Amino acid sequence: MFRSHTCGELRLQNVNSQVTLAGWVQTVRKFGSITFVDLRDRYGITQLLFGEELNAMLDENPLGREFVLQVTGIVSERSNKNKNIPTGDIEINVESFKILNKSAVPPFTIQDDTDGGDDLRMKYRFLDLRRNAVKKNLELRYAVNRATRDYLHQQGFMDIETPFLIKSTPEGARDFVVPSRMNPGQFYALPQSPQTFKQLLMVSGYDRYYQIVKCFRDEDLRADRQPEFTQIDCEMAFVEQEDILNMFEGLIKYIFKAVKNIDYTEAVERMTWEDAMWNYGNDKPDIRFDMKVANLKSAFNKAGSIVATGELINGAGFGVFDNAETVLAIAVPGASEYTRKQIDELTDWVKRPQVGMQGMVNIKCNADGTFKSSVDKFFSEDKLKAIAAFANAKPGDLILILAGPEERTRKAISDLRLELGERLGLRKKNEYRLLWVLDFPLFEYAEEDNRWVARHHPFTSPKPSHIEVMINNDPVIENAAEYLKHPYSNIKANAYDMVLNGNEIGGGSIRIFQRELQEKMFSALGMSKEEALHKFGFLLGAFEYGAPPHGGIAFGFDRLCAILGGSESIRDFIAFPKNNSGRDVMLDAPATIDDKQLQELQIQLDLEKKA
RNA sequence: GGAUCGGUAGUUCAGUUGGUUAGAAUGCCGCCCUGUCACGGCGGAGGUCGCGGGUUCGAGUCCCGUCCGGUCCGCCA
Repeated sequence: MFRSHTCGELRLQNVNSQVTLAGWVQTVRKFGSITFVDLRDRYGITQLLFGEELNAMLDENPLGREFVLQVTGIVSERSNKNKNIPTGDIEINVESFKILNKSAVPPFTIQDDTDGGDDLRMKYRFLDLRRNAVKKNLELRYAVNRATRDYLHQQGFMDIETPFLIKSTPEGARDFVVPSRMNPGQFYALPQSPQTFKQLLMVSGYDRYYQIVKCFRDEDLRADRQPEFTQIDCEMAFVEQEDILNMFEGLIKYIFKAVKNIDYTEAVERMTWEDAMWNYGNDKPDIRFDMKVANLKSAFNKAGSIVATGELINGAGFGVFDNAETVLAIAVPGASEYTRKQIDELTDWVKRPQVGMQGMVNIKCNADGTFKSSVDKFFSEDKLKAIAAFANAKPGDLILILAGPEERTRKAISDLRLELGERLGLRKKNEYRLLWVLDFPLFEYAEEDNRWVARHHPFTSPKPSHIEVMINNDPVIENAAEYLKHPYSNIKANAYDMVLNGNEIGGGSIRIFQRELQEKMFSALGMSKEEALHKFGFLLGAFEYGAPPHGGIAFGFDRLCAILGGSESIRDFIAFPKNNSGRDVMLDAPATIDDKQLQELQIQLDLEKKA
């Protein structure tokens, strides 16, 4: 063995024992005839003391940062203790040492607050991984992994691996494809998720399946998106939606306890998709704070019908409101004292191209009960009061109003709500609020093809009460402009998303398990019978052999880890992540391959010339 | 595919209306230092200012193109 102990475990009780440590040189502090060296490994840092005799040998064999060093010496109590590290009471009085390997000077400092930029750290990821900050993230990831397996194992789930070389599917994200040498001209696809396999496992009777598994999607990336990412993928047979919700809020609560020691005892809140959209402008609302969105053009009542509230704002001669498709407001608590400068800054914020609003109207609800608005000219005090009441504003609040096209305005007010929540400190880091969003629409309208696409995926079952509507209506959209009037617009799915602090951490559905309904679904999505058979014949076939009712869910493992670790970026929680362009800058992948490899695959390149 | 911000020492950054020899911090190298732990002191080395072109007496600075990176929109069932 190269060592008797790790660099994190020696304490005062070990004083006077002889130990051997091995690790990396973190820092060297030289004082003429003595030298201190901090030796680091995965478990911690231990200070080494090179006394006068050893110090002379150091002059002949100088140490540099990140040298790999083995030392033998006596554990001694320090005269000057360091309270900042667990081993700070002791040091090793070195008797002998051996440089196991030298190191080039690293391109950035291996410290918690490194001086390296993202790009450089990715290129030298093996060095970045030595840093405590990154190591802690990977440890947290492993803790979440372990807790997940513990819980699911206790609940009788079985981890079953599914293949990575599978068949390309028409719906959903773009597939990564892999050419087959033995089948020239044919390609595998990497799975976007093990969706159909887990359903087949249900047909096979493995009624509780799970996998912590890589998934691949060839789409453009973001800070929180990777081309390959990990899901906690689960499926259960003989369950209804309620069973799934209970089982998997149990999982998340178990993870909270195991990883963060948080007792999440309260019930997980539930909200329909429609309520989420109406009240938060967003299908994954952050419910840590209120600030609900008020719709000044039309309002929603619980009976499900839309009632006009246009009288609040219409006809005042303010064209911006009169002509807008949608007018949405939020009441910002305690912000009535915002200065002109602060409001202008917020206005600029919503006018940024990413948000894309033309402007922003404000109403100050002063503490004394009076109102002051940027549109005083058009609205009387009484009208402002009525708007304030409708927007649930209290004296001292600031109402912000955005007007414009439905979708963009809704997204903008939602973004503005989150931004203000952030600025007002309402999105507390250590507060966790779980939410189920339920009753998603089954279909979405795809303008470019004038057809329906599955909002979740094509295997999602409609609500039982909506199955008739789906079967008895022709999916063809005669009048594209009025697609909302098509019966399919109102079909709700047996689908659910789990939302944590405004992040979608998981989603799933009860699946279709009857061949006829699945065929109807494929045809509703514009797939011909032949195409459906070609792409999904195996699944339709399986449904003929006693498929049980089943459903499942998948959690975004990377994102869940990032949220629990208090980070925005999932890259920090992946040992070897890719950059924004999908490149591995350490390997420099993807890369060209040899002509010989191409010949074996019988593939010829026909690259577009760059202008 | 689009928008936007950035690229200057090993690293993180500053660099004025375009004007002398492009700076700081940190890291690195050398010397000094027996209690440091962000050690300290003194000294030193280190730059194709991403690349190409243009404007100008003169470009790190202005213009055009291009490459690379960040963020966002589209996209991501």
